[in-house]
Amino acid sequence: MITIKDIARRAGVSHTTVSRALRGDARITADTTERILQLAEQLGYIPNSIAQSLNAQRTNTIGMLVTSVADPVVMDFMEGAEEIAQERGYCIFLSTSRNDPVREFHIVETFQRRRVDGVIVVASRSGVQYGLALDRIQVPLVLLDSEEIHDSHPAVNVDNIGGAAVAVRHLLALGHRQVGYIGATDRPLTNLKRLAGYTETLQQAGIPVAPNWVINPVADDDIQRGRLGLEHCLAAGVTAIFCYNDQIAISVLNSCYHKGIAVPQQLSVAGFDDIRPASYVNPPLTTVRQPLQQMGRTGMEMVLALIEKRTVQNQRLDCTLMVRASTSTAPVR
Amino acid sequence: MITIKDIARRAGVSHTTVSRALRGDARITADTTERILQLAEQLGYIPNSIAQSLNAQRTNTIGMLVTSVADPVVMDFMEGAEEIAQERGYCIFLSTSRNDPVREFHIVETFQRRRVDGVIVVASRSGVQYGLALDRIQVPLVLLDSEEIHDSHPAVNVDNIGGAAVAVRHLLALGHRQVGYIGATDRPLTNLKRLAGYTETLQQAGIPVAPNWVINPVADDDIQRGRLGLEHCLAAGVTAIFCYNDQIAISVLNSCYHKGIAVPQQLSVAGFDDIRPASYVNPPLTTVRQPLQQMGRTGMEMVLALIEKRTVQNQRLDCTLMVRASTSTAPVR
DNA sequence: TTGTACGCGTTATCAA
DNA sequence: TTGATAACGCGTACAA
Repeated sequence: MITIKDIARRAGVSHTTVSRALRGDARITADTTERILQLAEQLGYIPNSIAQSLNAQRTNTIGMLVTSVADPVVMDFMEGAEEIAQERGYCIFLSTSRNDPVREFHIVETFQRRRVDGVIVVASRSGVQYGLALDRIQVPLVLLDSEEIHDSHPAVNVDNIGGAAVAVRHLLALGHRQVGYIGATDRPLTNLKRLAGYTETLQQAGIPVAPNWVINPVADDDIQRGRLGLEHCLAAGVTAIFCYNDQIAISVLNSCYHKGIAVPQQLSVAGFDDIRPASYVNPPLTTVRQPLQQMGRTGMEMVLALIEKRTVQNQRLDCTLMVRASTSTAPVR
Repeated sequence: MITIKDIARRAGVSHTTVSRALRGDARITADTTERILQLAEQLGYIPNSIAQSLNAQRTNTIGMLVTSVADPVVMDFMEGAEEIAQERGYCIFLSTSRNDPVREFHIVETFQRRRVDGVIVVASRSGVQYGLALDRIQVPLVLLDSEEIHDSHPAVNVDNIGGAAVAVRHLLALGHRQVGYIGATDRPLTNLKRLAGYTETLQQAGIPVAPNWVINPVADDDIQRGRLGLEHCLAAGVTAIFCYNDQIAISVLNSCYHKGIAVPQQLSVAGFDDIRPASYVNPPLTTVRQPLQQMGRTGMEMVLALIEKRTVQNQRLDCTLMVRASTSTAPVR
């Protein structure tokens, strides 16, 4: 691969002159600049940003650590983050932890070796489960939709309590008085918040939450959680179910379909996230929309701000209710 | 950030010794090695792989260029590719072209500046539309599910003709004699192959394809294509529709739902890809499964092979039919 | 306006 | 067993 020295030799100048000419330094004659540019083009010169990085002590690189790429929520985060990164001339290192804290730690270490300018950690739950592995990091780090006990790093989150509340208020407004909640235990803190929004809203409406309305199924994935949760809720006699997320809600819809339960006529179902499939399942899912792409953009903007030594504030974005066809007025008893 | 020289100074040795000790060189005394390792740990030393890369003339980095992250097909490609990369100690630079050939060219250029060891281009169609921008690249490049006129680069693809054929044979076996095809014009070559598989299969069964059975809707996205395509096919009087991909098929399912057309009782619908939502829409979609993650893994393995100067062969992977609930016996007329 | 010399952090070669 | 030195490709302070 050809370097500025090669060009310098061909042009009969020093590599310094070439370096300057290539970057349009005004001190170099228009003549020699022109000659050098042509030579560079001719030889197919491609600047070596590794060398530039070593020199400049920055790589224009962001490490993005996600639990899984094949998660519809993560997907939109990435879309948003990548958009901003590309705009600002940064490249993204993508790596997946598969929810393994050991792997997560290892990846952050790798990012640091590669001297990324900043890191975004998406949907991590290891802070709450395994302590503060991320605390020893020496570059700007932003948590995106992650669970942390301390405010050790700037974070972007949504208003989970408010989001849950608006969904439950919607169900109340439709006349439901027995409302179930299907939770997920793999994101304990977020689950607690959505549960809190659910509980508070019902209580404010003068409805005490019956213990058997709430279920946190013990299961490996959301499909299972939906199935198990539905069984439980049906036994509890609810007329509507608010689910921790869309994947669970969609699983509930499917189970209903197979059991011959008409949604929303016999049972209303609401989710959380507004992942893309939510709008094209049958019936289309009423859900709480997180501004996923916006969160990705905001997260990226925050790391970039930190890199530029600007101070940032934690961001808590608002959710909006998307009313679709999976919820309707409560059946008369 | 602390370097081997810092450690050397503290330890009273040369930086060379530190470098060796850190990498377990047998020539260094166990004593000093131990001392240096401790010092490194103490000071929080993190090796600088930028410097290592500059020296070694390789970065252990793969550039992955995709059209969009928020595409369920691409998502699985990435999942597979990332898995292999991580196994082999490579990091992935992720960048999106948004189907813009200019951007695509720019990104490949950026990858080369960053001295990636190899590049994977996913789902590109620019080869066929805009000539050979990728031909000037100076590092190993593998095309994954992309459309190229020439065999300028090693490629991983599926058997599109065979896949389409197996889907149509399935519909024929169910007794359908009027089968429609809804295509997509944004992937012209792939579309042609799937169309070919469809046409050949029908002809082999002695069924001439009526011109109005086939429609390539002029639209911006697959949702539109599904809607428009369905209208056309209904007018043509088909009893089953084979769609270019799952997104279109799912859109068809939705339109049917809204129009009160019972699937599969009145109309059978089949797709291509087997993206994740395919199994949880209602009714679950019969479709041709591409081994997406496997393709991602294979693509990554191919670049790595090229990097190691091994020769590789184009890969054409097989598809399998996933029979679900969106297809059944043809209605009696 | 151009060139010399040095530094970025690491590894490799050669000498001691 | 250890160290001095050069090299990777580039940018920059200083000198000419």
